[in-house]
Amino acid sequence: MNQTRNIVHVAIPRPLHTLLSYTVEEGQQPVLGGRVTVPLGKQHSVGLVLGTETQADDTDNGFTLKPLLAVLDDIALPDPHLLELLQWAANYYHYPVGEAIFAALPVTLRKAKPLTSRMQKLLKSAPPVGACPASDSPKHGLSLTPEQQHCLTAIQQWNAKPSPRPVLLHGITGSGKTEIYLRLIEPLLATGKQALVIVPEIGLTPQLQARFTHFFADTAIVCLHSGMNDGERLKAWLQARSGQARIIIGTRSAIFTPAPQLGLIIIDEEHDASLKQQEAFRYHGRDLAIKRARMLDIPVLLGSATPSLESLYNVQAGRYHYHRLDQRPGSARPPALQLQDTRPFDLQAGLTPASLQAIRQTLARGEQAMVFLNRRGFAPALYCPSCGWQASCHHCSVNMTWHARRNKLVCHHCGVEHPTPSHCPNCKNPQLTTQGQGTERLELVLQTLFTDALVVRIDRDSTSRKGELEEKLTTVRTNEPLILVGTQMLAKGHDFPNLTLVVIVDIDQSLLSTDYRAMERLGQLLVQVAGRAGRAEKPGHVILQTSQPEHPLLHQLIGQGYTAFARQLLEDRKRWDFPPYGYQALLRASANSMEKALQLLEHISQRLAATGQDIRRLGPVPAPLEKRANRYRAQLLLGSKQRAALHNALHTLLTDGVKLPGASAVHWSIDIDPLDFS
DNA sequence: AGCACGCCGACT
DNA sequence: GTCGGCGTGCTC
Repeated sequence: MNQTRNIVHVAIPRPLHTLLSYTVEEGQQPVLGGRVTVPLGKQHSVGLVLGTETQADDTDNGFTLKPLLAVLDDIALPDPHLLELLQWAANYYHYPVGEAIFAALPVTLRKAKPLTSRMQKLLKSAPPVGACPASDSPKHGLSLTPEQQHCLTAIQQWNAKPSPRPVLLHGITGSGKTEIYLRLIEPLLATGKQALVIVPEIGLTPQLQARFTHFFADTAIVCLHSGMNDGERLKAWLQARSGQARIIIGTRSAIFTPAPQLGLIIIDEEHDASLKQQEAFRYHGRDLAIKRARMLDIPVLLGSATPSLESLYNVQAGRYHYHRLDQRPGSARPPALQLQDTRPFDLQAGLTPASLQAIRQTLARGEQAMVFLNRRGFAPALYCPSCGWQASCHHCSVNMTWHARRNKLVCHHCGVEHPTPSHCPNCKNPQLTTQGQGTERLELVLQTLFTDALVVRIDRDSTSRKGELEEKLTTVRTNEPLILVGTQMLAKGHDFPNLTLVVIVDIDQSLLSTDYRAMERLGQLLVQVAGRAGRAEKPGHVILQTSQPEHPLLHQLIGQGYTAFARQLLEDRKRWDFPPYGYQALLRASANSMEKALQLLEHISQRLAATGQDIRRLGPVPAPLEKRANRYRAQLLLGSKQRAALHNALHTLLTDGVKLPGASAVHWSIDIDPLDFS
């Protein structure tokens, strides 16, 4: 007589691309999406149940199944749709499924420990039924402009369709995209739904959170970002899972927050590269949001002042719906942009006489000026004028940056620091010289030139102390005339009403970059930085300094705006079958010698060629940053017109039993849809 | 990732 | 003779 047994398929947080199977013992009741403890070799491990099966007792699986050691949960931790998304993502990004899933759980839940009764309570607290009390009280938001109202209505009508396609909201800086977000969420809450809002940086979360808590005064809002401790994260996560939390705001990893009543996903600053994780599980928060929305059949909104080429292409192709916001509320006008040729002039801290004059006039009018330079430290190079020696990092193939205040040489890639040498280590010359501009030098020179003015520097170095950034921002918001010096940190989100001049310095290396995405990023950065100027009644003015004022793409950006600029870039991408017209995967390898790294990739390259898939292989070549933290880095770029061809070839590579020689000495990884080529 | 297995150099 | 180096391979 045939006996049957129950078995479960379990994802383990180890680099395995398959699930492992175990038998279910008498009395055990594992649930899909719940955790279990399993034997693994001679150890134990936590695992998550992804499948169940009943099979004949004498089924030959090719190995003897071991029994589950324990069942930890009686309820799925990720809700069923999230579980499906996680599995899809692990497969799409060719990342071990168990590692992907457990990375998405709060740290506390990654361990083989049952939930405490307190956690159970949070998890199983019934979500509020029907309308919340927050729903018929008058809202404290600004009233919408006619343009905003029109846009909102159009998006709502679109989203009311069955299976709506994603909406791209292209709204210039200061046009009030957040107002649209708030009002799209508002009607959802009355029906018991949840909304998920993804923002690129932690820096933006408190501001946005404040705006939301003010508007939705009586609604449970939770935040999820890297600045929180494990306990806070767990609590927010459980509240989202129970349905109690109605609005979830977070950075990219928040796309993996369970939300059983999810009704809308919003991706703010959808073009932002920080939405893509750049290590380990290299997923893109925006792309997963679109996938998640489609799985659930709910609307998804992408917002940006400078949409990614991918999203604009999807609009062209009819895959996304497109809306614009072109006006700033009130009388605020978009700033005037002006190119400033640096070549004919003697520069002071990288600034032209005209830029200095503009700063002087701005201060004289009682207004604020900002100088944007995307490089911290005093100078990016310290060298010996007599023998040509340069301070470079021993662990990375880059120059070290000299920091004046700390009087140290710092490597911006591996973080190593050295005391400033008193003389050239090569020829003993005591007169070492710096070259190039950093924000520290800029601050110093500006303070020397404008003795009466307040100079405020905002970058990673000047805001490392807790609360220091907020302090500085408060100073700027007093609106007294001052000069603001800063990096990327200033590019987005912040609103400075009395800031009327922005000077952008030292963009030339982006114009010369070999990275095909560099120009897109530069355009986005310029528009975003320019958007800081002239937000209230006072018109803004932006000076863009460059040694290539005749650069056609810069002219297009300034003369015809971001959309025309993006269209031109898309043309170029099309010619080369680059994304979004083709698909890419980047294989990276690192080892203690360049040869080993290149060799492994060469081997992989041949194996991929042997799959017979239509794939273009570029490399392997040493990475632009050849050596980093003592490891030599190489890369192999794969491209194809067919996403499936790439996917199949990589799948074959990972599942074939054939071994990669020397693989143990080489770290290697797959980056699907790569953004970063360094 | 851990962890065990296995095959070659310097120690009691 | 064995202790231990880390290259290689497996985990139901």
